[in-house]
Amino acid sequence: MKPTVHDIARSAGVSLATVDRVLNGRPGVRHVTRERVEQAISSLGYVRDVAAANLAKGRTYSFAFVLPNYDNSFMIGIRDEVDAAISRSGAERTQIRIIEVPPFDAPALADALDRIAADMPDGVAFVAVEGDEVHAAVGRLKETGIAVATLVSDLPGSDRDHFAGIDNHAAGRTAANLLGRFVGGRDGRIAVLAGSMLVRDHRERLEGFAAVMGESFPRLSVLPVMEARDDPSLAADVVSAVLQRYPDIIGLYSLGAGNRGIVHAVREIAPEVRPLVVAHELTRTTRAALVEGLIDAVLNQDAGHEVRSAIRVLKGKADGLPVIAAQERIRIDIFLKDNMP
Amino acid sequence: MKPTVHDIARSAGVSLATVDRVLNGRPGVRHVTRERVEQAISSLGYVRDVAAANLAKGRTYSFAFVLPNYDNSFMIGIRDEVDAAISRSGAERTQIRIIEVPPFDAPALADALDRIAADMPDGVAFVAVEGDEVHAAVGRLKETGIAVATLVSDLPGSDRDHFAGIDNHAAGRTAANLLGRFVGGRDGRIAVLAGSMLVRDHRERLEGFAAVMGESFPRLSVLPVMEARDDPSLAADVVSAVLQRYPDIIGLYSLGAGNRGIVHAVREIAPEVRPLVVAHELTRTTRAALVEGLIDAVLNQDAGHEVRSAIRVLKGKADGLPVIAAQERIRIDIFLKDNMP
DNA sequence: CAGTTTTTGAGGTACGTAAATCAGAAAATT
DNA sequence: AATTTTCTGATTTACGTACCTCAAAAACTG
Repeated sequence: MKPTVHDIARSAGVSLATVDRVLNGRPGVRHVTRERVEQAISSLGYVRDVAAANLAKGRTYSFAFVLPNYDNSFMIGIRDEVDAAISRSGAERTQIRIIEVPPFDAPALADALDRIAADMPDGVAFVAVEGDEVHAAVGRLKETGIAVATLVSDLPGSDRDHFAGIDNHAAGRTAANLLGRFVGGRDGRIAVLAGSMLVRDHRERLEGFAAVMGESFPRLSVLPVMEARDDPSLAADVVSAVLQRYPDIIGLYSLGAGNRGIVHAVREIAPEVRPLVVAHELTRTTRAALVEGLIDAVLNQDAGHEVRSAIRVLKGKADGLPVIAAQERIRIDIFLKDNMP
Repeated sequence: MKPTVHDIARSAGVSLATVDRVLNGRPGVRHVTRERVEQAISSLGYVRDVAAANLAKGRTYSFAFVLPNYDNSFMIGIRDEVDAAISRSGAERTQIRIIEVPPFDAPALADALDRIAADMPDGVAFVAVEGDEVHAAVGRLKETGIAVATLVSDLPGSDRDHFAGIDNHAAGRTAANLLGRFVGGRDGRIAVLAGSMLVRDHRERLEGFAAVMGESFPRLSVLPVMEARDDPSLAADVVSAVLQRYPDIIGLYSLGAGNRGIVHAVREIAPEVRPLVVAHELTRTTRAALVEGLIDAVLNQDAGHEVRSAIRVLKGKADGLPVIAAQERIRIDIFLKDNMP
């Protein structure tokens, strides 16, 4: 039978109240007594029944998620996952609200964070945009004792507790590895399309991609990166133009959003001369394109995992617990048309 | 505030006991009253507090995991994950024991299942071996009212409730897709190494692999499958021999275990003429080989996911709940050297 | 209508922990 | 030695649900 606090009290020869004081770090226990209780805890192998503890505590965690209000499929997916978490909030003793901010707007983000701080939630998760204002706002949140996690895009060097997202450098390397191998031994050009070089995750992906291309695939020449602000129609134009200009493009890496436009542009090309395409995020568009053969591989970060990880970490931080890094690592999933979920 | 049973009782104008009867499907409630209560439940949006319910029930689920007692890394991984689940058993109200059986031995497996049935656990998970005895034993388990799940290797056509494992057909297709693309436009032979064609998962992987090779890569000719009984030293010999015999082998698909032997054999080949290698299961061996460049891609099924899924399903089945298919689908992970976890 | 059966109410105990109060014991201080 | 301070014990209530008993009311039966 699983030991309970009563068993510990009996085994340590103390009262329930003292065990409680030790377990919950309350004052008023002599050092020797505390040790005796801890000894009993470890020798009996006691583990707190979290369900019962939560029930008794009746504690609820209040969190805020700050998300950019633009509508690419991936962000919609993130929002859906946060909504799903909200709908589970009863069972998980959380109270989560979503705050929308304009995308790529550091002052607006910093503003939102400051307004949230006034409400004194237990934790905040946000999609980072780089900017000194944001760093400062994060600092203020932390000073107020609020747990802070970045989501999808990180803000290194700030006081944030955790980043719930993928290693974008590794993602870029993976993309290069895949694309380089897929083109076989052929020579040719590789085009790269990003959303914006002002966003950290896109920059890091590009770095990783360029590094592996240089190391492992010297026969492929990577064209200067094009930016399409994650806009499908702009992306379509840009891709069409570059494919026309350089007929020897044999590979395309789309490291941002706006894949609908890319698929559209690629479909226009005759199948024999179509470039190989590696893109990010498994959405309805990329999924269909994989099946149709217009995209060859998709790298994905699981929005559900990211959101749940962020919540877990914020909860833990609110209780002063450390992050279990291995558990919170978000994987870079590779999907081909045959292993789609 | 989240509504409780008390709120429902008040809102429906009935007593707590009646609400309890409705909630837990106990008899002794008039149809009209039951409807009134259900109406209150849905209008208040009541959801049962699972933690409190479990606490009150004090129910524990007893499960048995039947695993083959041979020591390839993947099976060790599965066993570790079951051990991990055992160590969590306090918090998860489960009581799990592991039963070891000789591998590839249908009568022994059937025997073990029958012995387990005598103990009347709530559920059984096992790595299937094909055989009429096993089908029959599963039938007996189900008749006794025990939930049954297959793990890693399935037993279609039996009465099992669930299969916790990957779609091996899709895994084979994915492997072919990767390998076919990696070799570029070159012609050549592809060698395939399996553990045993008597095991269902290996057979299915081969089918999927051969199908895609035929459809999409007609310039590659797939050699007859070799069997090495998941034995590293045997695998090393077999691979060395076939590579010697057919110098134009440009790709190798290892769809079983024993990768240590394959890595060993491939290391002997001069780097310029090494075949591309796709293998299964991310282990210490395959991980190191990926880094070293001896293996080019690894397909993986996450042992932790599989074990946890099996437990979730067995719990649900023990309570008569349906399986949420989307939640229990085990993904086929692809790892290159750059996206390893 | 009385008698029987079914339905309902009221109340309690239990699960394992948290958190509080209050009294008493032990230790430290004066 | 007296006083204050610091510990500790004993006990109680609460969290939300499950499950039990017993009595009372309501609904049927003939």
